[in-house]
Amino acid sequence: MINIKEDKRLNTLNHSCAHLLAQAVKHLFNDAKFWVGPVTTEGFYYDIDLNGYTLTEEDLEKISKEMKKLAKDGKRIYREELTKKEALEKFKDDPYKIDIINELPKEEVISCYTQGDFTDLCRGPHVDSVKECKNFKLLKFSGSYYKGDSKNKVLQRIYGVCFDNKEDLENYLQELEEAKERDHRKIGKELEIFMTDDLVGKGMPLWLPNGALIRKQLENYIYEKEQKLGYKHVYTPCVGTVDLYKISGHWDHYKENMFPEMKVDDEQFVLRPMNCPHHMLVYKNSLHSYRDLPIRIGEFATDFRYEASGAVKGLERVRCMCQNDAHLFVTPEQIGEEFKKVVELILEVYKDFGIKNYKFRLSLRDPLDKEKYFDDDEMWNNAENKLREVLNELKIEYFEAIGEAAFYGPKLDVEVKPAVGPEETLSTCQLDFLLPRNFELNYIDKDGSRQTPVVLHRAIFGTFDRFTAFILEETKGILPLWLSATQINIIPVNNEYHLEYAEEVLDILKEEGFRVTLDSRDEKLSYKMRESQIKKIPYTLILGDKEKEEKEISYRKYSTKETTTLTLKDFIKKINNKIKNRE
RNA sequence: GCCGGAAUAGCUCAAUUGGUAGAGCAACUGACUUGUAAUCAGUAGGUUGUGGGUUCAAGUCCUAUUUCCGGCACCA
Repeated sequence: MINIKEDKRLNTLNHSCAHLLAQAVKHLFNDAKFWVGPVTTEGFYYDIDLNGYTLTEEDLEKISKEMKKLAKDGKRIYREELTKKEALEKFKDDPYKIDIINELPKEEVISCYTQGDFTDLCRGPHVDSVKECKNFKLLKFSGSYYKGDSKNKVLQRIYGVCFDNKEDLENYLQELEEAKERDHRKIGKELEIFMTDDLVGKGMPLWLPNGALIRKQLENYIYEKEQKLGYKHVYTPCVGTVDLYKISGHWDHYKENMFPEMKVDDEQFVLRPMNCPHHMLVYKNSLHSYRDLPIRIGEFATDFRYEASGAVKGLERVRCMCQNDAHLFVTPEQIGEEFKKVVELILEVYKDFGIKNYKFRLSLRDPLDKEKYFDDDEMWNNAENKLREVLNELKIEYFEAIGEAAFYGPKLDVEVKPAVGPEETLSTCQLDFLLPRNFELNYIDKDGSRQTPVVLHRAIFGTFDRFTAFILEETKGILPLWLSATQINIIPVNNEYHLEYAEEVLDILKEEGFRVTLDSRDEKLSYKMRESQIKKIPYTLILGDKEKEEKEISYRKYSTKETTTLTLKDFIKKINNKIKNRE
């Protein structure tokens, strides 16, 4: 999908279209005040104060009509440059624009753009005439907080997108429709991967047999990789005492986002929202020498977070999730090497899954936010520089994000874009000097002194929930053979004559360890084939007279039309190979 | 949590201005016995998310609430 923000021409065009939108809104709502109207990767929006009025679908149509009219009229767009003083005078009746002007540096030349009866403060650039903005579409509208702060009032935000010609616009709208088809919530329902029920609760998905099989494959896959890398896997309880989280520091930072405490006898429990404290205690269970490090504690751990009701989404954002978690306990000298291994593992896994659209984000603290972040400049600078060093050494492209770090340390996050909605973090690797200190962890160094280890928190899949959601969207539900819930579906041509052979083949394939079903219903072959294709089963076997006599099988691969006939033995060999290569 | 919208059979969706809740698929029963995306006929399936209210009459109007959807805010 095209990135409108990064395309120079489309960026300018969409920005101009935002002005056209504002002009039309001004015509229809005389007391409208305008905040900002930036270009995004997906188009543009404008935040507007309509004096308490909330927009309706009909308003959007009216605005769109007015925009079309203005575009047709084709006024030229003029730039005018002002000093700060002049600008303040010009926009003296507009508190929002005054706010913006006051934020600008003193010497900056302030510009505004005029088209017909409408002038807006803007850095530009813009297209020459509103005529160029005629191929647009207003996509959606919603409330949004002024300056992005939930303490502030809610403004009306209108989203739209603009292209140079009708075809590009229509193609783009078509892509948006296709993205909806890819939505894991839709696929998850169609392929019976997960469900929810009000009686279980919001954000608490139930994994159905197909989903459970897929998840099991993911677990096996990553477990094997982690074992090879020397991880030690553990099982720890889904609850912890409040004291545990007071020691870790999570209680102070995230109490509001945990499920409320439960009192049992003299103990106070919470459902655990993360596993770090448990793993710290696993480390502390025995005495460690510097020779033992790194120690890597892994767990597929179920966590509970009281996510805001408006944030919950399918398998992507849930209140009960399973993390592909691990904590790596290292000496300060081992940070670079161990961090590098984690990044390499991430890259390897993404390659195996064919994931290409992702960005590395180096999440740093906001030095001004003394409340969220542990106050120790030296520790933070040290940790952040260490991560930069490793990333540069690995020649990894990344962008830095201030204020995105965890309270205990900076992190490297991998960001992906779901079919619908904003970007999400998939993998993460976090550097932590704080928790080992809080739990008084140590190891015996060469000289016999006790030293505090450094911890790397990492999750390659992130959570199995979110990763599954992402993979379903990436593959449109057409999972590779090794990951498919059902790998092979057998259809006998005629139950009366071929069922026995079909059952024979079924038993052999099951014995070989494949996930295979036999459709023995009294239905037409074409009817069963249709269903087999709808379920996106990778291989459908057709067994009739020909196959029975020759002890062969005929198969049709998903999404192809042709049939291939092989001996059963060769077929097994072939698909075993594909599974081995994760095709 | 905030601003909007939506909720009708297992699924996808209909139902004029308030006037007897329907269809396709799926399920079940029977017939058909089939070589690569839907064989035919029949049967059953609903307190229209839930609770109040208005009305002679509510799927439709009002109200509260739950869940879902689009954004915003949040995301250890």
